Amino acid sequence: MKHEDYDVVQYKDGRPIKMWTKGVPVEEEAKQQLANTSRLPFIYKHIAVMPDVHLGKGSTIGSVIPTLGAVIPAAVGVDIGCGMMAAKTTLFAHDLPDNLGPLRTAIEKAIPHGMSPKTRSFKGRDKGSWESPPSAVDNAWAELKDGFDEICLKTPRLKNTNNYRHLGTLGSGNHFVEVCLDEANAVWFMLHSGSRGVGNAIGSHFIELAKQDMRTHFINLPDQDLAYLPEGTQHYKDYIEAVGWAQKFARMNREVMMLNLIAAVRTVISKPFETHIEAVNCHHNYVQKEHHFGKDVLVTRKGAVSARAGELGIIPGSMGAKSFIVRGKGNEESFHSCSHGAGRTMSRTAAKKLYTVADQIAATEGVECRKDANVIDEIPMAYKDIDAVMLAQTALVDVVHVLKQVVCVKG
DNA sequence: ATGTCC
Repeated sequence: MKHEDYDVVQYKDGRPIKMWTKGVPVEEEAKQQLANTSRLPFIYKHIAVMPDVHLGKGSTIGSVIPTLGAVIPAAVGVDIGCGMMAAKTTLFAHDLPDNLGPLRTAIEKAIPHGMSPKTRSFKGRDKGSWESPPSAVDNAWAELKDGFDEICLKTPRLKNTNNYRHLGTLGSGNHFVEVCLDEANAVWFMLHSGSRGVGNAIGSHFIELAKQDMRTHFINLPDQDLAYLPEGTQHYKDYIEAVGWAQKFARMNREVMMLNLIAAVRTVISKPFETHIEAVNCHHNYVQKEHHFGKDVLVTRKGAVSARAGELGIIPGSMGAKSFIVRGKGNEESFHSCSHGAGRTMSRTAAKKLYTVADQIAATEGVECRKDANVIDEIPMAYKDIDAVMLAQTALVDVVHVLKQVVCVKG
């Protein structure tokens, strides 16, 4: 069936799959995952597929999964509440120094980044978490602490995770902090991170519980990672509480980093400036209760952003590509959603095999960022063409600003 | 993505 803005696929015994992927390649394995997910008995109406769709764990990244009466912890994943924050400043390109090196160094000093293993062998190079957290962290943790004590009553092992020490820290992988310029040369700050160690522990714990429950009740699934928790059970209740807390942690994590990022920039640029002229803080990996087609349902956005009418969102490109600040059109067929990025075309291992440091240097020309062997998996060529991805979702969002990074800090 | 005490 053909529509103006999306295609519909329906597999035997499955709910429809509505795909905003016109002009964008979709892997066969991703289609198989979508077929599996669409056959779950508690999918509400249909699955909405964003143009950045690609293979994920259990279900595809770049999809919107509305459910009635159950939740799939592995669909939300382990980086619960992962998302983006961006803030426009009163600075312009000409206010930035010619040499951006010191600016990058100041940001790297102000925001802990990279992994933070707790094992003895890594002692002394624990750069990913706070040694002595600044006041912004204490203030934010004061708002999170009571909720954390509550979820620890049910899941005591969360007490042993990095939680307070990880608030306001970046992490690793595709998490980043950037200084960008928009189409009018205004300076923006932008960052990408989630709920760090504690969110990971919550995700892993409930993914395992769901798998156990499936075995206990002899429920067979095409993929273990589609294991679900039925509404009405204690595990479902506990998960909804814990995942909600992790999402709050992730949002505040980004806010704390933004504050420390601004303070770091002020140490390098003496000219006074204001921030949050426009500001967005959005999850792209989360689950929440929403109202759609007249019903209260759970909506899991696995690599997708909420795009209610007028709502602002962020669609980042890859390391050397443009990013977009978008405004939602409130498209109900997509459960008011849009893509969360360009989407990978190859795995991280494949990218590292195919490309060299020289390729990475060429692809990130003009950006003050790391260009070593450890970031080759983030090379722009390992991602889909962001312009094609944007074109495929014109019915979902309008572009408000186009951003290009000049400084990028990676974990 | 995290952390190597599941």
